Amino acid sequence: MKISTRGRYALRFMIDLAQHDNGTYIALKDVSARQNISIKYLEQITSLLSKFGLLLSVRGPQGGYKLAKRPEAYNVGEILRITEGSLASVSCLETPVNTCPRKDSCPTLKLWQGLNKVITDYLAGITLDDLIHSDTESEYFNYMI
Amino acid sequence: MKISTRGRYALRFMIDLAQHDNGTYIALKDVSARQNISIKYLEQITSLLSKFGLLLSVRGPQGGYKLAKRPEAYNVGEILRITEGSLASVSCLETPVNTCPRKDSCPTLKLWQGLNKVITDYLAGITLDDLIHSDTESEYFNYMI
DNA sequence: GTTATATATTACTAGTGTACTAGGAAATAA
DNA sequence: TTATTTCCTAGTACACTAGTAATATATAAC
Repeated sequence: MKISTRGRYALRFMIDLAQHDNGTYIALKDVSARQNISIKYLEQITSLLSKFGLLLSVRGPQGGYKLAKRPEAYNVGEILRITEGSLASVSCLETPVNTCPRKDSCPTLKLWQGLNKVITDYLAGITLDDLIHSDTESEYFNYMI
Repeated sequence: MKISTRGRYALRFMIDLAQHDNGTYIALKDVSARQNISIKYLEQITSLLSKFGLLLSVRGPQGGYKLAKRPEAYNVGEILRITEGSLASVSCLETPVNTCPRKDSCPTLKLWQGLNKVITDYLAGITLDDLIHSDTESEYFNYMI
């Protein structure tokens, strides 16, 4: 029931990009140095985010990545879903159609569907911008205590 | 971000035990046959549940397991936490004290704490008895649509 | 007390997934 | 042309998951 490093690093990458945004493209080696994550590993993550349109990229000198949207236009769920593959807690809920032969008599199906919903709703309600300002008293984290 | 088979089988075992409760102890081989899970694998799971007091066990002929409490006195969270080891989405939140060196400046810590809370609250609010009656229109699953 | 039954405990194993590393190809600014 | 940077495809070591196996221990029934 863990978020993998891919998902966590993706969030750190997006936050770093947002915090160092100066309008130009930012090279992987700069983020790599700041976040202490290997360039090669970051490449795998950014290529995913790029393919799904969350990042803009340019190759060659002065190239790099920048956010495709404003930080408040990203929600954490979309970033994690792309890098984690899926956020479903059980595999039978990963595909649009549930192919489990026991699904019609499964006493725990509603439980997992509900768990899926609370996780998805929570992550959809927090934006990249919220993370950047999580040190301040943001209303988005008020439910915490 | 998946619940493992151990956790899922544990729920199926507890539900099976609750549904076939006749006051006596129920042998693993009976649950094994009904649920189509090997006795040896079930043993690992039941020994955990037994050790933490969720099950009562008796060895020898006419022995087996039975629930230590009424089905409505178990919540899904306690069953899963024992069999999964932890329900935390990130390892820094598994122990009472967060030992991550980056914790004071981590922009995603509140995110994970909040995720932890929605998951924990959700699972704590559903009982074993709710699962047994999940086919009926239980109020516990109303939020679903 | 012997026996059959059933849990308790420990160890082992095959398979899968995670977290990387490596090498080169393609694009592009200088 | 060259240095820089992303893009793409593999490969690999390690840990974890899901299970099997063997044996010890307890106990009800005879």
